Amino acid sequence: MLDPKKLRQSIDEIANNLARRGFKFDTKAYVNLNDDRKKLQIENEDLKSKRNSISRDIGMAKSKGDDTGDLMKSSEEINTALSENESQLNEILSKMREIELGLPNTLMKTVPDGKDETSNELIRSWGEKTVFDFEPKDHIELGNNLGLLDLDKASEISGSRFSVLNGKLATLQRALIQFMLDLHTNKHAYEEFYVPYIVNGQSLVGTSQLPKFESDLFKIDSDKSYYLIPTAEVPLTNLFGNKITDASTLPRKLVAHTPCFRSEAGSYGQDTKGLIRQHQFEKVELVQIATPNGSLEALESLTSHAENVLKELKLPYQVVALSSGDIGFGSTFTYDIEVWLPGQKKYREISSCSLFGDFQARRMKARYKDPETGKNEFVHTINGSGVAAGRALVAVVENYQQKDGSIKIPDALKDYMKVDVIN
RNA sequence: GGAGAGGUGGCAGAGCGGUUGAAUGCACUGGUCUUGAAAACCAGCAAGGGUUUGUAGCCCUUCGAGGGUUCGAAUCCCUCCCUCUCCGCCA
Repeated sequence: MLDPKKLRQSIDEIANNLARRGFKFDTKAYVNLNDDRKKLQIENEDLKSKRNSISRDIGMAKSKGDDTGDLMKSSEEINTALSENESQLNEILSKMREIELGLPNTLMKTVPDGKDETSNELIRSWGEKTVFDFEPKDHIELGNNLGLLDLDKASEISGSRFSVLNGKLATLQRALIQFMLDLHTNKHAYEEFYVPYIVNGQSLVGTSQLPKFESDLFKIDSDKSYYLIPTAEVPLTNLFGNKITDASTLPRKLVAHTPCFRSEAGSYGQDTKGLIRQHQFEKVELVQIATPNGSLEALESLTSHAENVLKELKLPYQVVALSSGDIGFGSTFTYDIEVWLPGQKKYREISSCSLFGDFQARRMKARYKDPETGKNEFVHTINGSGVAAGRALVAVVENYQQKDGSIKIPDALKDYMKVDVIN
């Protein structure tokens, strides 16, 4: 959510910024609502103030044994006016809130302008695209040939976009997760968390998946409004919601492995085959909670931590800054890390590292006390995959394949796998 | 699933339906004292919002959430959520 004060003071500036995303903000409608709100609210508080003072007078009169009939009468008149006022005011407030929750975050100046992903800006690349002296296969063919991947059975058991891994391929995914968690906790000083995989709607409003993107989520059919998490970002970030965090503990660095569940509505036809786009996938998620001054640095460090996973695995990748047309709703700046996939002969997203500024914090009331001013301020939130385990599995399988269809194990995973090759 | 207890400020913990935004203690901040520290003593110390040039003043809201009763609700009633204890079941 954007700062409502800024929204009022510099609405045109904000509208122009949001226009870079291609978002049309009907500022006139909002300004009109706010004008009405102002009028009604002043009237509302004025009425309440009068009623409060009359009630106080009644209290005093009663203690003296005086007659209170007239006072009560005028108080009742105020109440009649008040209830009319309140129904109008509440209607306006809820309209305004609906608009405010639907406004995306403003973009940093450094976000490259553009309509879509073709305008993303290449920041850096690492490693050379893997060279083969044979025609490399994709992970589906490799997995099938090894008898370790069964997408047909998965779709029979559940439906499309699910997978069954077995044997050493299942172990490889577990090894990747274990390796990533160890790297982040031991070398990058993150604290590991185990968190719920099911969250309530309020938490999703906090991290800004709701109310706008409900169709991307799996909702659980029960009397409570429960959802499967689309990313561990939701429970991890909400750990800081509705409380005032001690400033001396910032920045906080959190990591968790969780499965992630996404409905992938609207992605029909994209990545329909294989493990790239699944309804359920494993991910190691990095979250940092920082002060406003520290948040840019936090984004850079978090991104480098995600990159280190790929460096250790010796997987070639590039880092791009998402353009104004490709960046997510709540993000003010995003780096995508894209890993080289020989099977597709493309770089594909394996991590997305975003700075949200106070956008999420404001929604979930995640605050800290600024020791300088003594005032409560919103924290800044940063998160990124470190990295998506399902896609890392694809990357390892495709980049480490050998002519005979076997898969070499990256050095970094050998201790976890206990074997040097999958065949 | 059955029975009971409870949700109040950063924490602990009071609170007859009427100047209670809320006693008290701890924590915190400032001061006095001290060579310094501790102790003691004094003072301050919730948040959000509106108005405003204003970190001044004034006003509104907030005692788990939402409704209701009332001129007036932290206090009474209803619904929901959560926590705790005991019993049952269970990975």
